[in-house]
Amino acid sequence: MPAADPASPAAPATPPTAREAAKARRRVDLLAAAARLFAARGFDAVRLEDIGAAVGISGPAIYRHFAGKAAVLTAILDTASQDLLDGGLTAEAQHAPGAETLRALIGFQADFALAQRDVIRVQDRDMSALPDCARTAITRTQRAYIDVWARQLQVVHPHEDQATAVFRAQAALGLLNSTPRSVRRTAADRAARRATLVAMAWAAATAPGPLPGED
Amino acid sequence: MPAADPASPAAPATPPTAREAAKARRRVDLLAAAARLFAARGFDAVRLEDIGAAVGISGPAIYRHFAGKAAVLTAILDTASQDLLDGGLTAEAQHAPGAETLRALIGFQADFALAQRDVIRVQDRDMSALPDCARTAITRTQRAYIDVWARQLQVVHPHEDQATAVFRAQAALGLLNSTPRSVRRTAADRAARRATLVAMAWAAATAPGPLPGED
DNA sequence: CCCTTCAGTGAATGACGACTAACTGAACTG
DNA sequence: CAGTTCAGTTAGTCGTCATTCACTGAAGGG
Repeated sequence: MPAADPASPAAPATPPTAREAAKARRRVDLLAAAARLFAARGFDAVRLEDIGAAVGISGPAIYRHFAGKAAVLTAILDTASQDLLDGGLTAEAQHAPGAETLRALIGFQADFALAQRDVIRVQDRDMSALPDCARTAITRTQRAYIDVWARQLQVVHPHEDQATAVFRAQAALGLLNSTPRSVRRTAADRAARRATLVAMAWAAATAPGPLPGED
Repeated sequence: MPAADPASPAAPATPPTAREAAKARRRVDLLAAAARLFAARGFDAVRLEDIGAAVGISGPAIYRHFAGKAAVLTAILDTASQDLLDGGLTAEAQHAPGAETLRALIGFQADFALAQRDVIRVQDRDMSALPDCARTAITRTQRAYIDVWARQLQVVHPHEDQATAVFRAQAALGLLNSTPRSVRRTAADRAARRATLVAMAWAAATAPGPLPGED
């Protein structure tokens, strides 16, 4: 086996022993349960025991999978920020700069927000509970993702400066990320919601800058 | 004014003793300091002692002003949700239904979000730390505010149902409330940001529903 | 000036919850 | 099969707060 990469979810050559498979499954379950609980109650209000109970083990067993409570949060947000950045870079690579890529970004973020309500919630709620070093890294990744948006927004609004593009990006993401608060977990009409979200985000992202005589 | 309303910030007939004035000032300071700390670190991560220190008293002295830590949070969010609802109802009363009121709501929320970053942040982060009874009441008030938005959005989009209007309202508020994350506390260009925010929110709120053949 | 009220203080008290220790038994390995 | 590894378990330990107590001294009121 070449250079074992502990963070990489890529399947190693031979899916090894049953024990390892069980462990991987448990890890995934723990992260999902933790994300749900953190989203519902906030990081500090969730006990390790709660997370354990949610997957049928109890409390300190989590130390067999993570270095501590903070490490669970770190894993969740690390994955999320990386997935978002990857998606953003892919969108950028596969579409023409400007409107086309912007549309892809909006669709991607809408899908992510609808599929991963919990993670989105945790991401914009519990960043401050991360240990400093992890927070720095994750913030950097988030910033890189926002910069992808800002780049495309600057193509669409060539007269606006970069700070404004970043501001627009943040506002558009705020709109798209509002779903954790408004879409029921089991909503059957998710497709309709997605379409509305995309339409609104597109309108906001492409809205002309404020007209001088507007107010 | 008749019937002394303890929650009302209206000045009573005669601004009484110096001690009472000092107490009122301290209460305001405490709420502001608490809001700032809660916004920065989250309710659970802030110690009563931190809040006290921020206004120059220490720890348990806060019990002279509030029944406990939860009561501080309750006061902050009670005031905020009530102020928002009041502003919304006022906008509705002073403008023609539909586009005109919607524009007023957007302006009002933009101003609120820019002026009260901390409170906005606490509101969409720490609701779950409220005691149940307070949370119920505050949620109700927030819901009433959203309904004001939804009413106006239904005038603008007569073909959409109420659930969609509420969804749109939440998305627009998500956009406007993104400012705590993106506008520096001391930003000199706040006016420009406000204008961009209003333009984007207006575009999002009035964007036509998704076209069937769009995707 | 005497008595009451009350914001504040510093020292307990009590929970609660992350993390550690010692042990158990099943799954691997050779 | 003997020996090791390792997910899990239960019973501590240790810190960290919210909250309470007993006091203190200044302000208000007669």
